[in-house]
Amino acid sequence: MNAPPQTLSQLQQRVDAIAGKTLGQLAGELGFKTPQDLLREKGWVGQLIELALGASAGSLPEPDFVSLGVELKTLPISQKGLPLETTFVSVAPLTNLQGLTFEQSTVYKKLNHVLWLPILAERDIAVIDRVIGSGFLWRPNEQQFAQLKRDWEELTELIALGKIETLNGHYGEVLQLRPKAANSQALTDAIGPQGKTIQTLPRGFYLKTHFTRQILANHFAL
DNA sequence: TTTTGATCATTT
DNA sequence: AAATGATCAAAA
Repeated sequence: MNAPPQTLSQLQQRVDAIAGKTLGQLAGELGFKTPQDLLREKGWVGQLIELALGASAGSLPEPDFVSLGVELKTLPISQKGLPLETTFVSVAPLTNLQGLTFEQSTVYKKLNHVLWLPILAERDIAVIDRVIGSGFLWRPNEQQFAQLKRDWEELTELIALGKIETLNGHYGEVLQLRPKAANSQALTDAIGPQGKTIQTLPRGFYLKTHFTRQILANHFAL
């Protein structure tokens, strides 16, 4: 079960095989101990699903399914099927941005082909009882691509102009920039107001929930 | 320290 | 309630 899937259909078969199971059941089968809550193990669900589907383990800067070029994203949803959280995409480069295009960006590379795996994850449901939903493969359509590109270009330009400190999660229609760090004291290099290097909080690109909500709606309406 | 995996918790 | 900001753990 943990060898990488060779084809997209084989990957889909594995996804279908775990749909409907609870996290507790799957964890038991794989020898994982289910935590009481995710307070200190926020990435636990993602790690569990990666192992179950045969994603290349580790924190390597590569797609989860290297040979297929597919990125796995678990997506916590409510009883109504709506996303409960924004979706982290990638760390935002804050320096050496000259000449970088959307098509070359980490955002595009990650989102070009995604396996969405919804998890019924209301906070009042114990982790062990949360149910795995029907995962599906997705690629951005023309409109989604355009929205992502527009936001990425706007945010990246502001970063390049040294306005990183003026940015917050409000910017962007579907893609936003927010802290992505161990804590609020973490620092990394960035471009300052006068074009000089400054130290600032590391940021990441996140998909807003209304964007992922549409992805789910488009898929399950069919 | 950075990249992987994200959710928690406070503010609006 | 939704949005924004803060935070946790493992691996390299």
